[in-house]
Amino acid sequence: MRYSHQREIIKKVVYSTNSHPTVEWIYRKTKDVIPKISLGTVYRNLKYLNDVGQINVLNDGNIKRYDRNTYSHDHLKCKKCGDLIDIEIDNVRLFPKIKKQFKFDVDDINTTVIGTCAKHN
Amino acid sequence: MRYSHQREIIKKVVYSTNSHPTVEWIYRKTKDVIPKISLGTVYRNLKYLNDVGQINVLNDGNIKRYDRNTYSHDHLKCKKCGDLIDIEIDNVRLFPKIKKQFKFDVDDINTTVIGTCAKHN
DNA sequence: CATTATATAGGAATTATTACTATTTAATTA
DNA sequence: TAATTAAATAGTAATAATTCCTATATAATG
Repeated sequence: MRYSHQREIIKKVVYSTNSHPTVEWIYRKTKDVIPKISLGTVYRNLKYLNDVGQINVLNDGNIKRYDRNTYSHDHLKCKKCGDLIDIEIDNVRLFPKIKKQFKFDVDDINTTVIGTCAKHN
Repeated sequence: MRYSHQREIIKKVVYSTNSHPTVEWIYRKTKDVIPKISLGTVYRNLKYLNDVGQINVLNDGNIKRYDRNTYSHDHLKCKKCGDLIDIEIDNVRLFPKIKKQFKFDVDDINTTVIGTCAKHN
């Protein structure tokens, strides 16, 4: 993959937050640095960065969010404000159980906890 | 809510499978019974049936899937064939931990296990 | 510096979903 | 049972998120 200034900036933008930004947010922030950047470029590079494991994609309802945290982790999802908060649940002990019970080769386990965050209860 | 023939059939179609059908699939199956049904009617009724707790919606990537299983449960997602298989993981013991550690009021915990199903390994 | 191959900008196309509106139909009443 | 009314439907238009397309620009190479 050839170097591109656009990709560098997009990556920096994603790495600048842990708030699981949407494409729209990343696009706007990147535009501050490269006003002529196009949305397609943002999508293409986010896809690439995910493919090579430099960022993570997650589906929040029907939209994609991007995450600098590529380490397997879990989320608290607040139904009041929509915030997505990173947590880590030790799921590894489930791997052999699932393998045995369902003959299912486990790569990863992702858990989302739905509820109300500290700010809204 | 007033009775509607369309809604009855849509509900039956969802209840006829445990394969987590998409709107497209439900639409086609319902069309076999009511050829003139419109896609909007399918969406509207699926939304209603979910609101009153008769079915469940889940987001699989960027598309919605519907599920007759309204009891809180978890899934195995096969990356080879895309199949979504129902399982139950006892998550309840995590509720108090999460409440205490993050001051987060837990409603529900959903886990998706990514890997390869028995048919494809 | 010239060549080449790849990435970009900008816009069109696609996909999933929601919104709108005239018509139809279930429920209620006379 | 027929008339009335309010809500649901069919069909279509609109929207939102994402992907695709292509002429132009740019990074890499010799």
